[in-house]
Formats: sequence, structure tokens, C-alpha cells
Amino acid sequence: MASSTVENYLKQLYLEQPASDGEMVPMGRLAVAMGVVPGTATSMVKALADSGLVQYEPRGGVRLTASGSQLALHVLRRHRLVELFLVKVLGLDWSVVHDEADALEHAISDRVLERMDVLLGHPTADPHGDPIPTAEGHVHEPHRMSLADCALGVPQRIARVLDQEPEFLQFVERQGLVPGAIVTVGKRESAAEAVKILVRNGEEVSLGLVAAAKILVEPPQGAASAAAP
Amino acid sequence: MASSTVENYLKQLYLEQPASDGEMVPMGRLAVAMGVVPGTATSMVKALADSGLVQYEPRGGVRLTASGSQLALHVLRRHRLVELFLVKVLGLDWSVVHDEADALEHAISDRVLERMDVLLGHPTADPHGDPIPTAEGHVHEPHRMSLADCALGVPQRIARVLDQEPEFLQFVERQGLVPGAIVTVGKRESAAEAVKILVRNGEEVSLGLVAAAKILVEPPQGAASAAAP
DNA sequence: CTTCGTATTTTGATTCATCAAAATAAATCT
DNA sequence: AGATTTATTTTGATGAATCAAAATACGAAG
Repeated sequence: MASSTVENYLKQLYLEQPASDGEMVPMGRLAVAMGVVPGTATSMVKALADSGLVQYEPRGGVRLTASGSQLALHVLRRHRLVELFLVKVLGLDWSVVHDEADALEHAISDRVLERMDVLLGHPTADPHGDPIPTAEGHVHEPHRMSLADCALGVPQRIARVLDQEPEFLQFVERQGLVPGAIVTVGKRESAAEAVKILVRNGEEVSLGLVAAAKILVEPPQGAASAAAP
Repeated sequence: MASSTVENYLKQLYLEQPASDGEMVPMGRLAVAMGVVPGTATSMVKALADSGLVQYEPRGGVRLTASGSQLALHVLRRHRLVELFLVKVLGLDWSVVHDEADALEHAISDRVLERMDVLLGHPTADPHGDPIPTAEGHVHEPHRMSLADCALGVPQRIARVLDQEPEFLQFVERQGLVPGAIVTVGKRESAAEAVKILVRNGEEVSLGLVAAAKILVEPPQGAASAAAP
């Protein structure tokens, strides 16, 4: 059995790994992501490499192996299914479920997870629009534009929010920019680094480019995605 | 924050402690209950004593302090609420929820627990009939007879099953001896160490005295107790 | 009261995950 | 190239939880 620590390292590596291209994650980035000093990451990664879960090249970085990815995806599946469960069944706010799921994802058995999956109707995305890997470890991450680079004047459906900070999520919710909402980007002021968003209810929201880039959109004709919080 | 290990020691001590009289639990019993060698129990208990969670008398044994009991009861509350949740909401079999809850009880936040409690309607007993402590740490453990010592020929309602072994629980379920069921003890053969039970549906079940002692009953006029599995 | 046996405690090691700080390699900048 | 900065790895230590095995205390039995 992989310890919680091992599961967390693998999950984090998966999230840091730019797409599934063969790029290596530098040690420094992993250490920061895990909140440990660099030396800790090095020794941990060596252990992971001995277990065949990652490939490690000294001073080159680290990359998940096939079995490492597999395990990471199972952890991610647990995490995201739990998030959705907490929102849909227990009625928690979507801004807090990330932290709750971080604790629960290591304690949930396959048996329990399976029941949650059935109860939720085999969902494909969590409350933030992040895709839920299948039990077999497959994920589909569609290529998406964000509010920072999508077409202007065309209605867009919000598909995913790439930030788990409760403060950001609460702000996003207050502005009605939750997954499923239809919005239009009115104008981009590159000088001001700001984007003007027209929300369906007539409101107008201004977003910095950094924030706008965290909100991914899709054409509204596509099937509805995540559960609105 | 108390580690999972600490929580487990406290929970186990609470369960070993004969009622709430001031008796001390001998180290050996604790070690067996925790599945560790005696020396481990000793050093752990010393640490617990330093944190003020138990009172430890070398060669005398160990006893929970007020704050230790409080913490133990919170763990027990999590454990039992989770058990009921798994049965009622996720539809798991009552014979497996004990082990699932052992893992989950350390990962569930007060926030999540509170939602479960509300969703379940502030239940007072888990699927085995074990009482659920309140959030304030109070439990009521009524004084009950068992099938091994209750009156003969009088209908009894099964209130609680004192064994978490899946095998035993599955047997109990097959025989219809689940909490809530009404049964009558027909005869006790002290020589054969056996008890003859008449189940409501006309069936007749024979139980060894040891098994019978694990099934607690109450007078049927009392309010219905646990949720039947 | 001495001896025996069992329960308990001590002692010394081990594993996991971590940090602090020193050592080293690689990259960057004159 | 030579010097300096930055990233990474090593090394040595620490705390939590554990085990194996030796040492010790206690109660019971002769």
C-alpha cells in the first residue's frame, strides 16, 4: 500500500507535469508544490524511483512512470469524486471541498468510492470542472480557451476554474462565474491587464488577466459540464 | 492535532475501560487490543500521559483523564456516525462498515461530520446499535440484558450487537437477529451451553452462550433503536 | 521466605518523513 | 574564461511509532 505521502507526491507530480508530454518536473517545483525543503523532495523521489513509480535523473528532474501515473490518477479520481460528493450530497460549499478532499482521498476504499460514483451517476467532472479520471485511469482534458484568450463578443460557457483557493472561488461564485454560466468577453485592455466580462444577468465584471486565465470556457452548444455549486 | 495513532489508543482505551468506573486498564490488554507488543504500549502511554490524556501508573495500568475521554468520545462519534452514513446513504453492508469507518474516522472534519449528522436526522445509534456520542461528548449506555441472560418466554427487541467481525455480523443478519427484530428466548441448556431463540417469522435459531451474550435486548415497548441494515 | 512465572518496563534499533545546513553542479554574466 | 548566482544533492539529526530482546518487579506457590 502506498502511504498518504507517496500518494500526495504522485498526485502533485501529475498536476505539475505539463500535459502528458515527456517533460521532467524540476525538483524545485515539486518541493515548492509539496511544501517541503528541496532535500526532502530529492530523497523522497529517490525512494519513489526505487519503487518504479517515477523516473529520476539527478539534476534533470523527475517524471511519472506508467505505474506512477496510474496511481496518481486513482488518487485524483478519489479526490474529485469526493469533492463532488461533498457538494452534491452533503451540501458543502465548493470553496472548501478541496481541502476536505485532500484529507479524505487517502482514507476512502474502492468499495466506498464505487458507491459514491454510482450515487452521483458516474459524473465526469468535479465542482470546479476538473475532469474525473475513470476507474481504469483514463482522463480526457479537452483543449480549452480561457477568458484571457477566447474570442470577444461571442457567448461562452464557463467550463472549469483552475484555482482551489477558497477566497478566489468565493469571489468567482459571487460574480456568477461558476461552471455552466454563460458569459461574453466584452473587451480586453492589454495596457490595464484587464478583461471586461458580461455576465448573463446583465452584470459587468472586470477581471485581471491572471485571474481571467484561470477561468476556462467552451462553446455553449457543447453538453453542459460540471455541477454548478 | 492528535495523530491517528493517538486517536486510536484513546478510542481503544475507552472501549476497554469497564464502564466509567475508575478502573485501570492493564497494559497487556491495551497492547493486545492495539495489536502492538507490550513495550510499544508502554512508551505510547507515557507520551499520552505527558499530554494529559491519560493517567498512567507504572505496573498499575492506565486510565483516561477527562480530556482523554472527551477526545475518545469525539473519535467514537465520528466512527459511529460514519458507519451509519455508509449504511444509510451509500448502502454498504453493515458487516463491512466497521473497517471502513476505522479508516475514515481520522480524516473527517467537524464540518463534514455535522452535515452527516443533519442528513441522518441526529441519530442516536449506529447500525450495530452502539450509541452515538453527542457533539458535546455525552453517551447514554443503557443497562441491558443479553440473549444469554434475559427472561425466557418474553418477547424482546434486539437492541445492539457487540461484535464487529464481518463473519459474525453476516451470520446474525442471515438469522434475522438484527437490531429492531423481535425475538423470544425459548430455552437455555446450560449443559449444552446453548440458547434456543424463536425469531418472529417462526424460525428457530440455536446460539452458543458466548454468541448469545453478544446480542443485547430491550423490552419491545421502548422506542425503536438503531437502523436495521 | 524464597523461588518461579507472568506482566511490564527498558534498552537499543529500525523505518518514514522531515529539516538545516554544507557541498556540489550547472547556468549566467560580465 | 572566470566569477557569481541559483538549483540540487548530501549529510547529519530529529520525532513518531514501532519491534526484539534483555531486565525488572510482582504475585502466587511451595
